[in-house]
Amino acid sequence: MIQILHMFLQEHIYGTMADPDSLISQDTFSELLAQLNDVTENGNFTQVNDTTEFEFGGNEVKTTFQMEKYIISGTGQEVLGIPTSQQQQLQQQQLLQQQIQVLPDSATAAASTSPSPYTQMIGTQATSMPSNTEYPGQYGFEVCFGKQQKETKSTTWTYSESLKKLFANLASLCPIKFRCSKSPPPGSVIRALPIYMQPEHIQEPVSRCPNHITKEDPNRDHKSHLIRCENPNTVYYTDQLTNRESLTIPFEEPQAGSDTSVSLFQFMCYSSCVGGLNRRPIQIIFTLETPMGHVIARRVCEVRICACPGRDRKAEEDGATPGNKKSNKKSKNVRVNQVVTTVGPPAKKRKLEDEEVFTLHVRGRENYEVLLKLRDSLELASKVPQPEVEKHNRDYDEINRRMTMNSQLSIPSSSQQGLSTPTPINQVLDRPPSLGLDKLPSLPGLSNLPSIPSFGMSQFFDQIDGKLDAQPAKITEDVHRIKIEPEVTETNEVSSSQSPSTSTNQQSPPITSTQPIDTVEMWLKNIELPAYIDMFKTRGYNFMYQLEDMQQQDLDKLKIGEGHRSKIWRALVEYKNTHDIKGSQTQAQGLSNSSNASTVTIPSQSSGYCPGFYEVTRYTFKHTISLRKDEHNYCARMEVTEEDEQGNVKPKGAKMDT
Amino acid sequence: MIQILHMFLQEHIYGTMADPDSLISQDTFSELLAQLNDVTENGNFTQVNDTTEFEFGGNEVKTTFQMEKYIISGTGQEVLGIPTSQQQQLQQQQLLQQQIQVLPDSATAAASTSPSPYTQMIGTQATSMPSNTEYPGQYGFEVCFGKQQKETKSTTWTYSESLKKLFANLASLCPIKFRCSKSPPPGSVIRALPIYMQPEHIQEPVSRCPNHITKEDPNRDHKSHLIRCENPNTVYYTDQLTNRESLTIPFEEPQAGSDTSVSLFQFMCYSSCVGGLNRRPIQIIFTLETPMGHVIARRVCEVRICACPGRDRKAEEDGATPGNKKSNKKSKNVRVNQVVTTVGPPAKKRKLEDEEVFTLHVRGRENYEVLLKLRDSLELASKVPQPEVEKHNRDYDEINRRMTMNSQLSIPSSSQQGLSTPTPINQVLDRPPSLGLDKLPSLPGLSNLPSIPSFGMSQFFDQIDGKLDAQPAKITEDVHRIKIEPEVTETNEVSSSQSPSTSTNQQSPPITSTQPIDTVEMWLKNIELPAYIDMFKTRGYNFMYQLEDMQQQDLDKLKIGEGHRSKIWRALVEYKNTHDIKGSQTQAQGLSNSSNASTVTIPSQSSGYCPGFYEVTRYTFKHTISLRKDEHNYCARMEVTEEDEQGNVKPKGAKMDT
DNA sequence: CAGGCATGCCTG
DNA sequence: CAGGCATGCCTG
Ligand SMILES: [Zn+2]
Ligand SMILES: [Zn+2]
Repeated sequence: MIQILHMFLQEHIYGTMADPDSLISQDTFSELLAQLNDVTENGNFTQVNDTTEFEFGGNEVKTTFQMEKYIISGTGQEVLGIPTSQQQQLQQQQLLQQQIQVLPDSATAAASTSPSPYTQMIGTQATSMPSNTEYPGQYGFEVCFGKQQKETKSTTWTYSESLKKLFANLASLCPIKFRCSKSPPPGSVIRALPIYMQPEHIQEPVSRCPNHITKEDPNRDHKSHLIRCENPNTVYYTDQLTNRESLTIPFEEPQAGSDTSVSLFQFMCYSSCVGGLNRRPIQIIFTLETPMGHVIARRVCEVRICACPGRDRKAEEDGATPGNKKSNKKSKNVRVNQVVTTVGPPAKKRKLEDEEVFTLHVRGRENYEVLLKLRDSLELASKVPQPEVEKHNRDYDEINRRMTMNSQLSIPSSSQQGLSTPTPINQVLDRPPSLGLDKLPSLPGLSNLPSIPSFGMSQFFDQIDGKLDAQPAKITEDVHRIKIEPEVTETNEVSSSQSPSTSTNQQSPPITSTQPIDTVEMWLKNIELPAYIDMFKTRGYNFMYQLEDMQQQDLDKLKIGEGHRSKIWRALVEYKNTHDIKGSQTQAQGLSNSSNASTVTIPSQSSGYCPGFYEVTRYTFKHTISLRKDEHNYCARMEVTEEDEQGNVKPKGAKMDT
Repeated sequence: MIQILHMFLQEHIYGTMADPDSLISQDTFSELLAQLNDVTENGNFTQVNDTTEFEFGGNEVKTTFQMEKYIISGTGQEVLGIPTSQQQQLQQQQLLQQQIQVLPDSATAAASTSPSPYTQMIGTQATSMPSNTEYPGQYGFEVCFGKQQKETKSTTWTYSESLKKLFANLASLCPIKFRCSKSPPPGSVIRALPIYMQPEHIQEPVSRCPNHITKEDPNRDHKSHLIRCENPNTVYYTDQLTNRESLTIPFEEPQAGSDTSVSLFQFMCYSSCVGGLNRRPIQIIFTLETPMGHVIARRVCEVRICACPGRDRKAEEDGATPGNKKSNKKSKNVRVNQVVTTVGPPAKKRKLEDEEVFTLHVRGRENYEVLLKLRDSLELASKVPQPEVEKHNRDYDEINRRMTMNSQLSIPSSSQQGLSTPTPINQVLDRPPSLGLDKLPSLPGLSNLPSIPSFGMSQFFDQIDGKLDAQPAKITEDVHRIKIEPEVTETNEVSSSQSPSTSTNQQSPPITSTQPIDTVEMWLKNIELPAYIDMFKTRGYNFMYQLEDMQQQDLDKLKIGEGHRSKIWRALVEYKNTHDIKGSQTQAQGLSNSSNASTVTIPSQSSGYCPGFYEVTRYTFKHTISLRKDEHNYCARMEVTEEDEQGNVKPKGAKMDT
């Protein structure tokens, strides 16, 4: 974790925040850490070997230092087990995940024997958070909406220019116009992908609610897709890795006399659908992509699917201007959206409502996008309601408890240090940092609120006698000082076979068959339907575990005749019943069969070794603080702090700027 | 249909309405007919051979006379194919269906070669409409609710004595108390079954919504059950025929010092759950049953599952008294409930709100219950919103269209009569009847509402020059005059084998296997798991088509080891894929294998003969009238009409009694 | 936990 | 289709 942070800081924060006016504050720093937590929750690792945990502080302020070990894969590609010949199609499928190429060298690193597995984790995070940055690109890609017919309360759809938001009725046909100032490469497509706008949900794929899926015509394809398009060339995608559902339509040059080409879109759930969108605002990300799957432009549009688009549009437009409660809530979304659209040289900004805005200059689009996303996440994360935060914490406590149960301390120094003075933290935090929590300013209208207790934080950092220079450069150096070595308790040298069909002499997991059938190829041969091997491979299904979540309707989408299809389905049901394909042993086994690594030496603690996989020790620095919401709001703001100048933490409420 | 009506009238209306003050009015009469429509929508028949239809009237008033032919089974038991040795368990499972033993001789009739198949249809109707009549029985069974802890808006549950309605929060633990004034037979159980109160939904089983089912812990049993009980001896049931879900708990004598025994119930969906209850009010029917499954007492309680029980209770209690719109709606439910609870010698009643109440004396509980149900249905049917009615009609038009497509007129007289003077109706309706629609009284507060057009009705009955004596005795005689003979176009003499395993020499439907596997027994032998034959039989699964809707979780409930269970499941999936077990041929074949009928001569029009099945011609007299809601409310009331005295129809609005 | 919003849907 | 209810849920 710290190493992730290190790389993160090195690559982005250090590299982009050289402007001394734009120092990252400690609270933002700690929020960065919290953000990265999510990496492990959607990551690629298959095994947790070890966990240890330190905990400091009391009820209100709690800091944990936790170390976990995972087996993760070297690259995303290898986790999927897709050979390089499939790369192109993979690009098509994974384009959503390449949008933040945080560390473009991760692919090469994976081929070496000592790659940095953390790079992948960041890649994974990018995977679950598609970029929503507006980016007209060199072809001047634009999305626009015509004037709707009527402005009644229950019009089928209406677009608010001021809100940059589309309001549409359930399943209504909504004409969306596309245009490029310059013709994109022939064969370019427009992809429409829905995402949740709120950071606490952004990683969750957007799908229809069970009610609507269940009641959908069973013969229909893509029942679970929220977005549909009437365009006859629409292609529906479901990302195998993230389960995100999207569609593409060909980019078409406007007809003669028109400057846009129009397609009719439908949204198949209400934004309020319980068990689905559940009142969470969504955006549609329209990406213009080359035939090879490269994103060359991106446009974003918030969408609300509701029963009364006219009414709700009016309410939001009205509510955004008056200074009442409603506006508070509404303006959040609006601001998020506006923020996303401020691409290009950012101009100096003045106050927006009661929040002062600072300017951050960023060099390079790539870094800019990363920071943009993080900025949004930081700001929005503060809006997570307290119960949600507490649940998150409880979940973590539970996870920690479980993981600690079957593990011992495995970092050499830690067990000696005991709970009070953990060396790694001590090394990183050379200076008592301000997490921004001890100097909570009282906002204008909030000064009468009870202030949070501040015990714990300063004491804690005093206690470990650390010192953290808020200069990013310094942080990086400090981080460099602790080089985390994955602990090696056992070394296995294995040779994986190149062909899946010759992998019988490997140590098999205890499954019923004498010859383990891990690959789709073997399985299809086994059920005497080898003719479909290519079809499965083309879709990226190489290993049986990839079929684990395949449903009958997924199978129906393949162009297989009824008889064979049902045979395949039955065989799959049988396979699932007899194989625990979720088991890490089987999965690792299956994966190892296709990795191109020939002979690697990898550290391993359990018997579950596998080439192409690397053991990783994750260090989690978790700082949990119970805050009242209003204060939380404020703390999470990305602001310039001054504790570096002053050398110590200001008392809370001392620094105010509004 | 007319014969059904005949029997209905003979058995119940005639038998119980001898009091000349309690004549059935023509609108009630026609509503009776409409009610019986439902028989065919959930019935047991497997084949429709023939349909013909007459239609009269214009847009607002439409009368259709439709004749359809079905193959239905002689008895419900035989449709299920359950041998008599299973009777006892069947009773347990079907107790919900026996509550209206309209014609208790139907079981014996089935054994003869010329049973009246119509009896079964009424039985079927009872199946889908469990009785909700309060019936303390000889043991004085009572259900009651303690005082809830608090009366706040969001209290977990609250019971309104005035509304006789329980308001409960989702999944809250709701203590329900049971008591008997006299100890019931040892081993008696209390069953809780939810039903929709509205007649248009009463036949739909009450289950949880897809959202809640989907999000339920996958390891949990009975995910789809709306009602749960914390009682450790709770047994959950899903009726194989109706899919109704219920549970039973043992009846327990109160602990010392207490006069009731308490169990904690939970309701697992909101009454408002989309895709589930969907804002439809429900009742819980508590039946006290002997160990043999005989219902010996019944109590009914309306339940509303909502987020704010306190608020909603208050709103309903308040809304029930003032005379505003709200009260109009609320009072319906209240009235329905109160109506149901008026068991015992009915006392003369005066006005209830703005509706006059008449008294009907009924001899015998059985008849009383039938009439009670019909009365409720009649009154409630009027509350079906107009779009629903229109949809119903459209559905029927579609059904009729489909059925007419592959059929010719088969009733001898009908094709000669043409569309204007259908003989059967003419014979039944010897006298111009008043359907109560031409003499709509204007209710006190409604006199300023536009009155419905009355054209069509009187003219129609004048035209056919009929004459209907409102004396039930006379009706019965009239009905007797038309004896409907099922048309015999072909006669097949078949002999069914006694044992399913020796049925190989029968003419097989075109299924893939050379030896058709229709019975669970054969199938289990075939997949080499004959050990489970008894287990399946015990649960009433005798034929493969009965397993058609079995899901993996159903299978999981059987006490079968993991290995065998998954083998059975896979085999079942395979079976379903290779057999069209829904096909009537297969089903009929499967059924015929177990019927005890030896050699019967049955009329048949298609090749789908089968012993134990009888061809039935159904005559549907459907009279559709478009009404404004307020008037509709009134029309459907069971009232005493006087047109028999006056000899013709009164002009609308001429008769008013408030 | 009371007040009140949010939002699908019903009514006229 | 506008007005307004119904009802889960959010806010203070
Ligand atoms: Zn939905
Ligand atoms: Zn539900």
